[in-house]
Amino acid sequence: MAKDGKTSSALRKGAWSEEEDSRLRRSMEKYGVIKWCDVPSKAGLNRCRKSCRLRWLNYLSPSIKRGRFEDDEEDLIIRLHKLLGNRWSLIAGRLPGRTANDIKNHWNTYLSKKIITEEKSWNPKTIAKGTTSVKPREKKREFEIIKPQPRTISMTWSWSKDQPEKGEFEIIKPQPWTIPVNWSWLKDQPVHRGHFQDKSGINIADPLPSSANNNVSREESATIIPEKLDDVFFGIDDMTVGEMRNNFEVGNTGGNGDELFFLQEDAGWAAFLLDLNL
DNA sequence: AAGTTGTTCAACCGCGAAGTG
DNA sequence: GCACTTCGCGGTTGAACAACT
Repeated sequence: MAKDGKTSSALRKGAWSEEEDSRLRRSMEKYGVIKWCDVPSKAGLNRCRKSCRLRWLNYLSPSIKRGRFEDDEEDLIIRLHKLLGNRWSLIAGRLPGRTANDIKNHWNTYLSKKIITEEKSWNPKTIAKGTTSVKPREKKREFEIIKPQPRTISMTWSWSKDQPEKGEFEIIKPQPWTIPVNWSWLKDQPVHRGHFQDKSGINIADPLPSSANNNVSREESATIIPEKLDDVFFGIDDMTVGEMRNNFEVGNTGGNGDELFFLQEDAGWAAFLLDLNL
């Protein structure tokens, strides 16, 4: 069999008929999520698996939200696009019911133009030039995308009930690192770029850098006194470590797998673990 | 009314990553 | 470790429709 289901020219392509839609819908309702390569035969469709997958995920799935994008959705897309670039699936993961394809289309047909218009409206230089069109090179310069490179940061926080007088807080990273952090998708919070910051009760080797640029550049481990949890500030909507303990449920995962939030209670200890791949 | 241009969005394509034997 | 398959993603295309001339 050829790669990606390109088995023969007999496979149907192009727009889906109502009959095909209902066959696929019935199959998905009956069998649920199975291997996509099995879907065409189970549904009795003369379509390749990719076509079936796309039709389901972008159109037929009952979780899809239809209709125009709300203002707050557009605002979130713009903010996330600044942070993530054209990683549409990641952006879609923060907008329940919206597909990556929907968001990509909306961006390409509307939002990118809207941003250019707004940018020009407050950019005196652009106004002075009186330009009415943005050349590709200018566009790239004015709207440079922050596209973080893939990396993993592990951070653990734990305390022992047996030794309640002292807990541990540790950021593990082989080398010093600098990243912008966005926490908003974790608890449906409005978008804020987070930063790690201490208020008091955190004993670190060196003073924290200024958080003015919302970046972190440090390699630290620190000790937190459990009684001071509510004084240790994480920079997540001003959330403290203590509040984070209360706000994240056991085994709660955030986003679509790019980050993992996990808080667990055990007989003798509790731990908070965050893995970020940005 | 007819032709042209612009817009929208479903669908396809190619590629890299992940999974499997 | 390798070859092959499957999955999922982003870029692009093209049909359908709307707006304009």
